[in-house]
Amino acid sequence: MVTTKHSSLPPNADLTRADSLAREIFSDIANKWALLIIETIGDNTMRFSALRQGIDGISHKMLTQNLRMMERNGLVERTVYPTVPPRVEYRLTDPGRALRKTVDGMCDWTQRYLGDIEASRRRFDG
Amino acid sequence: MVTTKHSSLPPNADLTRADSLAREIFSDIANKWALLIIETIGDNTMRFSALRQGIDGISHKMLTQNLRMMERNGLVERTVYPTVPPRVEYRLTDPGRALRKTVDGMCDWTQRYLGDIEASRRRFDG
DNA sequence: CCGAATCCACAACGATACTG
DNA sequence: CAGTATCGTTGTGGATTCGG
Repeated sequence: MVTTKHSSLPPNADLTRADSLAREIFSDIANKWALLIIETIGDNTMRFSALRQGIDGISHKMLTQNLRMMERNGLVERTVYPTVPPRVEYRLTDPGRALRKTVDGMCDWTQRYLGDIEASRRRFDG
Repeated sequence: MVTTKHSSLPPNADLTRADSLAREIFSDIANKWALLIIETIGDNTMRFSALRQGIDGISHKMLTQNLRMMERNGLVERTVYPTVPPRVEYRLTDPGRALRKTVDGMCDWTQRYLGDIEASRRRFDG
């Protein structure tokens, strides 16, 4: 799905395949850790440990897991410097930077509507 | 967090509170079901059953749960018509429509980079 | 320092049944 | 039709450990 327009019938095999792929990708990135990682890397080149420091509450496991996923999807580029101890740096790829723009929009939205949301919550909870 | 710029030290109690609230909201909406619901409602006014039909793979429970959360945060407006059987309609609020714009961006992004991502995956998996 | 694997606690989720 | 509650299962995610 993900596409805004409704699929025209009858279903075409190729379209449904592209659709399910789109859904898969969408499910991959529509999770808070992935989006926070994108925001945190931003224009920087960051080490694993720096990312872990920069993203409050993320566990070692979640960070590696999401970074792998994002590398697989071509959102981040992973550079290993074979020193000892090893040094691994992450930066956004071109698609990653493009996605970042929309994530920035979500962050702006959060800031913009913070007050409204807080008020709405109070109304709802009361 | 969520804010792009780094917090300046020393930490201010109000800022950290706003920050943790932002994180909470961000965590609420940065999930695939919420985003898919927003996309599916779009400019329409939709009944619960229509939403369920329109969002492939969502369960009754997940749909209600997310709709409640979104109503609480003021993203959707819920209208109950006390007929029998009951009729409940959902539509996006103003903040909801604003958020929708950025979600649209994510969907566009997915379509735009579908091929690149597929290629990246093949490279990674091989 | 970074990553993978193991263990397991607990939350998320689907299915089902019941209410207005 | 829409919503809530309960239950059983799955699976997510944290803690820990080991390896390069």
